Amino acid sequence: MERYDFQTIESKWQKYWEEHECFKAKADSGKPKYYALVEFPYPSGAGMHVGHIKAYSGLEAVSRKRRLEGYNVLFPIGFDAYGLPTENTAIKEGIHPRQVTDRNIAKFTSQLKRVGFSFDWSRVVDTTDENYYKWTQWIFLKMFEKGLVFRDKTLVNYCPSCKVVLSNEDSQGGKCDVCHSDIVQKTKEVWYLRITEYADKLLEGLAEVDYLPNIKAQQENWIGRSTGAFVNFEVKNAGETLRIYTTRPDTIYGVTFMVIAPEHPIIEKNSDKISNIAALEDYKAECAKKTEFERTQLVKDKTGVKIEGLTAVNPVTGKEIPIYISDYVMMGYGTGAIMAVPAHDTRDYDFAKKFGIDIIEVIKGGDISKEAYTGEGELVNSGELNGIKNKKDAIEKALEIIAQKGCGEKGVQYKMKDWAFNRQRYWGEPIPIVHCPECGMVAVPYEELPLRLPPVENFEPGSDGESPLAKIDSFVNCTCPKCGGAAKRETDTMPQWAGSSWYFLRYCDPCNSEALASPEALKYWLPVDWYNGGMEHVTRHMIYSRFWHKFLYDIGEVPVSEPYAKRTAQGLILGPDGKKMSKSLGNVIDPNDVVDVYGADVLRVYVLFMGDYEQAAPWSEESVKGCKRFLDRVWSLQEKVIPGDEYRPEMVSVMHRTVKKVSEDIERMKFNTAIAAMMSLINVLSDKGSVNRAEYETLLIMLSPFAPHMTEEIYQRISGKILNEQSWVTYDEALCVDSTIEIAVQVNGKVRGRITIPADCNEADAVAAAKASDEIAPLLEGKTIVKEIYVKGRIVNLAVK
RNA sequence: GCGGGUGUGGCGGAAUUGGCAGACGCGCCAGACUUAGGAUCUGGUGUCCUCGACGUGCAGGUUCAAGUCCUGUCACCCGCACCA
Repeated sequence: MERYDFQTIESKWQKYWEEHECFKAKADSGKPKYYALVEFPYPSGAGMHVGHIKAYSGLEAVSRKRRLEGYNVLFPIGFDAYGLPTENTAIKEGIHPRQVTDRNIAKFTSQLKRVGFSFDWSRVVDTTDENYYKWTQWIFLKMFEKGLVFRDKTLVNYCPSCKVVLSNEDSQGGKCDVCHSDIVQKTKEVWYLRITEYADKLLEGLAEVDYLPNIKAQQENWIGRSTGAFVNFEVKNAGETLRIYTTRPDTIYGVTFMVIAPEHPIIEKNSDKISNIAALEDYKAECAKKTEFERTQLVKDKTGVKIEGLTAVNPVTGKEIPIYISDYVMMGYGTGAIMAVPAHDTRDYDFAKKFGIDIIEVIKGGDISKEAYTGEGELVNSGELNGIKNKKDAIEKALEIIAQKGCGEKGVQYKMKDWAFNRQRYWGEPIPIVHCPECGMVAVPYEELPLRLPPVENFEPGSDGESPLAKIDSFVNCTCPKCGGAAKRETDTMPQWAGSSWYFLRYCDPCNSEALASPEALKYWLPVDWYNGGMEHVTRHMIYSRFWHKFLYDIGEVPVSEPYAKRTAQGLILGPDGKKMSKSLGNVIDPNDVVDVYGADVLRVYVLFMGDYEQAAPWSEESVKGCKRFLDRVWSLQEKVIPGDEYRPEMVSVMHRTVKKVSEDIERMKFNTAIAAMMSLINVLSDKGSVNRAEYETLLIMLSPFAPHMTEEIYQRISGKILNEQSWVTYDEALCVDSTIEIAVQVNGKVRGRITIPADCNEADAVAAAKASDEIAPLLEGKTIVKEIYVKGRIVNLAVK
C-alpha cells in the first residue's frame, strides 16, 4: 500500500477541524465543562521551541481524550506579548514593537497550527491588545482603590553609562548586559502591589488545591512564613527603643550584642549622640556600592562597624550591650534589626568571633568554643527558662516572660516581599495614574480606559532611569481628573507579569467590552480544571496570578477563590548533548525541522514518549525515528484488517488491559508508558498477522490524542466515520486478565521455575502445583518446607531447609 | 546553608507501590528481501566463566522476598539564599 503522506494528510485534517469548528468551546452545550490551561507563550522572534511542543502536548492529549469522553472542553491559547526582547528588536530594526509583536504572533500561530493542537482559535488573547490591557489597567485601578497599590523607595540596579534601570537578569555579575560597565545601586521611588497582605490567604489556599507536592513546597517556601516574636530593646540615652524580630525568643539570655542594617533610620535620627557617625556613613556607602554578586559571593566574611555612643538594654536580663551595623542584616526583612545570639546562630557567631564579642551558651548540646550550636537542648544560663529541654516549650515560656515585661509580642514574618510593579520601558501597559500637584496620585477614570500607549517615533529608553514615555510631552501633560488643574501622567509601565496574571479569566469570555469577562462565563468555566506549565513559573507567575485572582474574588468579580484546581509541570527537553538547549551551545532543536522531515504526529508522540513527562530528558534524533516506525506500523496495519465487530477471543484481555493502561496513564501524565502499551499492542497484532476492525478502531481512538492526523485518516478509511465524533473507549476490569496465568515459583527467594494456574487459583492449589512442577520437585527432595507463601496472581515462594 | 528532585544495561527510560529487575523505544549483533540499504521484515542483546553466580550510586539493616521500607553515606541537577 502507499506510504503515509503526512504532508497531505496532516493539512487535510487540520483544515477539516478548522472548518467544522471541532475544538470550539461552546458555553451552552449542556455537557459537563472541562477547562485545560497551558501557559501562553511569549512570542519571541526565534519562533517556537521544542519545549513549547512538549508543554502543550500533555494537556492536548488530555483535552482530546476529554472531548471523546463527552466534555465541553475549553483548551485556549494566547500570547503574553509585552516585554523587553520585542522592544529591543524593534529598536534594532527601527520599527514599532507593535509590528514586531504582530509578526511574531503570526509566526507562532502558523507553527502551532501546523502541529495540529486542538486549541480554540476563536478565543485567542493578546496581552498587548487594547481590549485586553484595558482590563489589566482596570484591575490595577481596583487595587489602587482598595489601597493595595503604593509608592516607596527602593534600591534598583542602575547602569550609569546607559542611564537605565536594569532588572536583575540584565545585570548578572554586577555588569550591565549592554555596555558591561559596573552597575550601581540607586534609590528610586517605584510602584508596589501589597501582595504581602495576601500572604496568609495564598498559603491557606494551598490546602484546597491539587498541585504536585513539590510545587506546593516551592510556593510555601517562597511565601516563607515564620513565627516568632517582636521584642523592643531600650536604647540608652536615646530615649527610644530598637525593635527586633526573632524566631528564637528562647535564646534571649544569650544576647550579647545587636545588629542593625546599615540603612536603619535610628542612625540618622540619633546622629548627634553617635561619636563615629562618619565611619558609619562610610560603611553604609560601601555597602550601597556592593553589587548583588559581591553580597552573595562574600557571604562568609562578616563586616560591620560598632555604633559608638548608643547601647541597648536587654529587656529581660537588664544587661547593657553594644549595637553594630552590618550588611548581613537587611532592611527588607523583619525590622531591619536583630538581637544577636552568637552561641546559637552561625552568622552571629562569625560576627562575634571577628569583633571579639562575648559568646554565652544558653542551650546545652554543642561546643561553642568551636562553632555555633543550632540544635535543641536543655536551656542554661537563662533564669526562669533554665532546665526546659523542649524547644517549643522554651519558646512558649519566653514569649510569656516577654509579654509580662511588656517589651514585645508574638509576631509573624514572610520572606515574600511586596511586588515591585513597574518597568521604565515603552512596551508595557501604561500605569493609569495621574500625578497632580494639588490632589496627589489620582486614578485615571474607568471610562477613560484603556489608557493607550502613545504612538511615538522614538521609544528608546529614557535617561536617568526614566521611562521613554517621560519624553513625550503630549502623553505626560494632562489635566487632573479630580480638580481639573494641570497634572502629569505616570510614565512607568507595568511589568511583564501583569498581563499573565489574569489571562485565564479572559479566555472565558475574550471579546467582552463591558467586563473582564461576564459573570455567567466565569461561573461556568472556573476554576481551571488542570493547569500545566514550566517549573520556573510555579513561584512568581503562579503566586502573582493567585494573588490577583484572590483580590478579584474579594471584590466579587470572580466566583471561586482559587483559580487553578490542579497544577502540574513538565520537565525540560535537553539538547542531544544532555545540556540545556541554548543558542550559544548550538544544541537547539527547531520543531519545524522535525515536522518537515517526520510530520507533526511523530513530533507529538516523541515529545511524550521520550521520558517521564515531569522529568528532563535529552533529545535523540534516533528515538524520533523509532516513533516514526511505530506510526508507520500503525498505518500499514490497514493491509491486515479483517472483519469483526468484537474483539477476537484471544485478543479480549490484551485489548481491555491496554485500554485501561492508556486511559489511566493519560490521567497520571505517564504518557510514555501509555504509548509503550500501544507499541506492545502493535507487536501483538503484528505477531498475529491480522487485526480485526473492532480492535483497530479501539487502537486508533486510544492513539488519537497523540497522533490525531493519522488516526483520523485511517479511521475514516476503515469505517467511513469521523474519529473526532466517536467516544473514548472503555474497558472492563474483569476482562483484563486471562483465565489462566503463568507465575514464577521461588525457592528461598530465588526463581527456580514457573507454573500455569487458573487466575483465581487458591493458595493450597497454587502451592501444590508449585511443589509438583518438574522444575521444583527435585529441589525439595530431602528438604523441609518451613514456609509457603502465595501472592495471588504473582508468585509462589517456598522457604526450605 | 535551606527547600525540592534524581542516581537502574551502551543510551532514553519501565517496574501494578514489598512479589519474576530491565516493559517500551533507541543503539548494537546476526539473518531475510534487495543492484544497493542510512528502507522494511525476522531473531538475538544486563554482566561474568562452563554447570549458576552476580547485578538498581555506596555501606549496613528489616523480610520468605527489597530498585521499592529503615539507618548511615556519596554524587549530580533545579530553586531560594546572610530571612534573624
